[in-house]
Amino acid sequence: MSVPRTARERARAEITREITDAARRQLAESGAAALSLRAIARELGMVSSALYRYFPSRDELLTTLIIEAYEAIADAVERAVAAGDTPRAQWRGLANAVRDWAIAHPHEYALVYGSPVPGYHAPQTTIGPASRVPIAALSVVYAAWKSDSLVLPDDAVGPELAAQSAAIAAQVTPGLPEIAVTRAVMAWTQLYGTVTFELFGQLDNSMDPAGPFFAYSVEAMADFIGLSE
Amino acid sequence: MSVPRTARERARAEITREITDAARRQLAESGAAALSLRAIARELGMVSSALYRYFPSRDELLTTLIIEAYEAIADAVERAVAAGDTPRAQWRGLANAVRDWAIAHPHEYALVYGSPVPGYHAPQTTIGPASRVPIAALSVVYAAWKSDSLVLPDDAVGPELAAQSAAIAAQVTPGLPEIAVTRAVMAWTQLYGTVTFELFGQLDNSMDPAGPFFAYSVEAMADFIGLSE
DNA sequence: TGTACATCAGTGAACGCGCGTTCACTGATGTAC
DNA sequence: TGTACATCAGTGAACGCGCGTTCACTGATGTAC
Repeated sequence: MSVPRTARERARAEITREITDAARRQLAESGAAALSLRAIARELGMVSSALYRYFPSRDELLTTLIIEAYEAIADAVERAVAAGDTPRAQWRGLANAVRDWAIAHPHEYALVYGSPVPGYHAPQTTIGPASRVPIAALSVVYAAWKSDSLVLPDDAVGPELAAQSAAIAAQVTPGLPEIAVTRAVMAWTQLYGTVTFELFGQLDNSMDPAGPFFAYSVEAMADFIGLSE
Repeated sequence: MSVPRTARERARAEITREITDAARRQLAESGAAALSLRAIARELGMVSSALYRYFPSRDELLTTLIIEAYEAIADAVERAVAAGDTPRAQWRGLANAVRDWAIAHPHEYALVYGSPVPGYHAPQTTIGPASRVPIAALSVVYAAWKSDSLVLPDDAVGPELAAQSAAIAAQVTPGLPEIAVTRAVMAWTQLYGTVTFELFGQLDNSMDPAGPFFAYSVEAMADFIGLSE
């Protein structure tokens, strides 16, 4: 979308925004499966068919919301990483940014990281935005490795996993040892699991509130991937 | 539900089962949000209102499905744990049982561990069945500790987390050190994260296929919680 | 063992609701000369 | 600067669909005497 020149283009951009904003509000109230074009139109005082001037279908609107959610969480994460002065501080910042964003936007988080929305299949366009957070995690480890502060574990990965990890490294963090790549992905997986468990109530009768457990997990995973203080 | 005595009671039990079976099939095809009483009735050749003789509402049926899913995965897990002859083998068995069950029953897995179903709030009855898997994980660590083979890490947890962990231990694994409890929950969280990432396609363009990454994670977490070979 | 009554499973119609999407239309905004 | 035409936003009615739940009912199964 280029810079709007005419009044029509400006209005179009503004109303498109109003639609996605309303959709996000509905998401926050009822979840993705219940997201309805008619309800959005109602909230905006339009007739439901008018939305088809802006989105060709409900699925396209969902795709937009998914991409915007990925971008929003990635923005928060990248900002937090940029603010850390050591790799370990950056990892800590990343982890807290994910958790804080998830708690602030639970339904948007569920939209991108929860169960797939029934009947919806994510198009290729979501891949790029989706990978920004794991890439940020890898970059933190990469920075530690580049500055020779990464403590490499003394175990190794098998041949298939090594090949997969090398392929990831080649694209994102050239030269980073495979074991470090694998463990960085594990840390991201662990982070995701912890945040999701907390959000979906799976820790409710054990690690409740989840703050201390989360903080310990973050530090333990920092050790696990070899980030020194 | 007691043992059926009359033909009516036998028929009732059988049809109740047919309903939940049909519901599970629909779950497998369309996911929880799309689960519909009318579609189930159609599949069974009944009229939709007849289902109300068996379940007072859609929510009650959902609750039954959720509980049965928790029980099924816990059965598989406990069987796998029982088959392991060392704690580490038990942990491995537990992890593979969770993954295998999830891959075989993706929508049931999503029903209990994915995003909450919109408009549905899980009743207390689900808590017991839900905790069987994490309890199994704790029991594996407990067995290692009891047999003096658990390698305790040399770090410690803060006071709040220690209190939460002690409360869990008191109920499930009396005497087990807090750090071991915390790490066992972390391992369960990591396991959940890995399985869910694989299932929901989040590893599709990196650790794909996810088998080797999963296997490495399981061993790494075994080390992390201190299970010797 | 046989009859009279109570219990319960399943029917069929209906209520009231919401949904995504299409289509012919009106009227305002933008463009070319 | 003014006019003629093209573009586009938004309307309102409609299509066809599916949903959960209620209710008065029929007819079969079970129980008590």
